[in-house]
Amino acid sequence: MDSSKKIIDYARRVVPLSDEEAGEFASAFREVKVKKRQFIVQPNFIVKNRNWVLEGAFRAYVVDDEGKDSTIAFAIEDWWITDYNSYILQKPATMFVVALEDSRILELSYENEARLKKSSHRFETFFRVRAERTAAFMQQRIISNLTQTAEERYDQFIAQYPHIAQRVPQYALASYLGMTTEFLSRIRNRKTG
Amino acid sequence: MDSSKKIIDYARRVVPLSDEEAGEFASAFREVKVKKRQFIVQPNFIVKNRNWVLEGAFRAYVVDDEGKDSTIAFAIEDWWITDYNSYILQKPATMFVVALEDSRILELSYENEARLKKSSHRFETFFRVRAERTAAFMQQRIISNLTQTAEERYDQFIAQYPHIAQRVPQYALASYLGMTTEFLSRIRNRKTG
DNA sequence: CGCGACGTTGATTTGCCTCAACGATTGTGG
DNA sequence: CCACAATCGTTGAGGCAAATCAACGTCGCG
Repeated sequence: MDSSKKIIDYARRVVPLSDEEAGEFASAFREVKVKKRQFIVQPNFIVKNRNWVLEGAFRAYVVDDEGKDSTIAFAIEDWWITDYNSYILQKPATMFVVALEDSRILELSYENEARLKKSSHRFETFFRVRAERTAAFMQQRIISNLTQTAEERYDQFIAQYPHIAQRVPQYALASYLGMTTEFLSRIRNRKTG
Repeated sequence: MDSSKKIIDYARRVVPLSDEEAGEFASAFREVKVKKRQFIVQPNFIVKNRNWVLEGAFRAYVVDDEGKDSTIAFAIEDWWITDYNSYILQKPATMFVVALEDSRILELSYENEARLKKSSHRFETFFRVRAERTAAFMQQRIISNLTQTAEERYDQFIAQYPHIAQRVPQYALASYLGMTTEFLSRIRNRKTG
């Protein structure tokens, strides 16, 4: 199957895998179609899957008591998305994850992931590397939030992820960057003006 | 040695280890004394160690072009500290890590960590779990930065880490929470007033 | 004892938010 | 396939949370 080939290629960019291992790895995933506006994670439920995007785009966000919406993560092709805290610690989710476009994902269930990790040192390494890179990425974001102004964060995002900026609605980008959509609109205006 | 026993106990709270494995694990670390105000990480150098605090307290921070100081992490007994990005990706550091008190740490070098990870599935698991928890922790902080006001972040910190709040200078806590020391002072006043 | 680091307090400023109103798209049901 | 509603981005006016600037008291340390 074509999607198996893709996730295997992806995994082999992290760890070497024999054909047998590659088969075991790929068969732990399940392909699922997700329509635009459909949710794959909702608050209060324990998240069962980690999801790898084959095609499409997603947004993870939280909504606080006052109804304020904050985007925690985006994902497009080749990225993972889930409520990380809920999935890893197997406790109730606080986030929504919604499809921004008609999408296809590969789901990896918590149980299957646990089985993979147990079954081979190589798979364990794969998930270790993933977690390390996730943590490194998040640390960068924390630093950026602490040290930069709204406009600087916007500029940096555009420079780093121009393809994502074009693909997600502006209110989602604004709330990812920790500002209102009105303010992001003004920033963009300053540039062209 | 006493410090070996401590890190072994710590590791065993994450993964089961035979006595032999425990010995191998502990011998990858090196005990070092660090005086107050001494740096264990400085910008532009590639970070060689991950550090586990036996005794004392540390602060990791960045300084931007305008000289603004932002605290990225604290560590006291039983915690790890380093410039995570620099260590994991083996690229030049952007942070300082300084001792807030006379301290003792166990250093784990990048090479020794790599050797441990390679030598046994169990050790690999240990570091995988560490990385996962680090990422989960950081995600919480990102959410907190996006959704809470300065005062709410302060209240939450006091509730979660009262012992740390008492032990670090106020300017360090303020810059960890993303506010000025003047503003933190005013917040504390509001409480007692 | 004197100096420098730290915390406090007051006055002023500002980056960003809130509220409101209005076009432009997009989506949807008849 | 059109009409109407809903969603999305923009613009303006006004407001607030938190920063900045400045001055001062205090404490720990050399």
